[in-house]
Amino acid sequence: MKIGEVSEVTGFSVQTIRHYEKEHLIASAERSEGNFRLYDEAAVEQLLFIKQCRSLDLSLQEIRQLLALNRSPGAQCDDVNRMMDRHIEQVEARIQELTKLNEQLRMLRLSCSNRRTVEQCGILRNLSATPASHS
Amino acid sequence: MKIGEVSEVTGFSVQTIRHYEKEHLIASAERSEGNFRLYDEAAVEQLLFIKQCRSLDLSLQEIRQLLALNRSPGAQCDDVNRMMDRHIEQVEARIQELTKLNEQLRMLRLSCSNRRTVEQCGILRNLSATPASHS
DNA sequence: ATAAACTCTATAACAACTATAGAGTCAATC
DNA sequence: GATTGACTCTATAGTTGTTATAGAGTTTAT
Repeated sequence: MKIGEVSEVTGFSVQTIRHYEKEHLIASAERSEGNFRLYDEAAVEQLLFIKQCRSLDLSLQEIRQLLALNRSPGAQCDDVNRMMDRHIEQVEARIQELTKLNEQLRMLRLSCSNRRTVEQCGILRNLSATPASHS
Repeated sequence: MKIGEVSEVTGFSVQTIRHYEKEHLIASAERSEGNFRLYDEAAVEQLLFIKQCRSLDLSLQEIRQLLALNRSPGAQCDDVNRMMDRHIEQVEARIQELTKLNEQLRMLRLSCSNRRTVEQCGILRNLSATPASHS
């Protein structure tokens, strides 16, 4: 299988697959006589694994760790669990942040209706106001 | 005021302030004899405005637009409102995404407890399984 | 023989910073 | 007057995960 076919099967772009090779997320592919990369089923499997992880927003670094663990099947999987827990924490923290942000944005948005001039724009006026100090 | 003082007052790092100058979010600062940047109150105000915007996750590009609008006080502020609406939409879409992600992560996390070997790890096994096709 | 479609490498761009190196400036102390 | 320390300057590279580009080579079909 050449890289274009692998791209179609996995949904990764051709450049992304080459990028993953450079970043050692997948092994360097064998080459054809004309120096084209050649892939087998195992490589495709690994890319699909990576695809799954990326869809969960795991970083390439985290995926590298998972792949390494996957290669040492006797190891305890506490490490996997710790990583997942940390990742879940991060996602939840980000949701909290964005939820708070959303409230502020909606509040700010209420302070202006259309057909006003910028001079009277509540949004801009609020953004210019010095925020309450947190000391 | 030299850049270090402005950094303390605004909470931006020194490099970030210089970065904003290069990106034309603030005007090029006057220089002292020894070529140090010198800032006045107006510059600090503008940086605080930018700080407010950044705390709302507005992009530098969006902030540039707001600053431009702020400079033409006679203009209608429909543009400001449109931008805010679009931004709010984006934030809400991201919250939705992350919420869905969080459910999936928690589900996955349940599939493994500690003290198993990686071979039996439910997380890794689930990640390796071919996902249901969406065709 | 040639064209179309593919692949190769290397490099730059994106966003919004952060970090580093190497040099210059300024104020205070010995 | 020389030196020290704290500050500042510019220019450049690194971060993350791609995407885009240029210029060249390969393969397949006509």
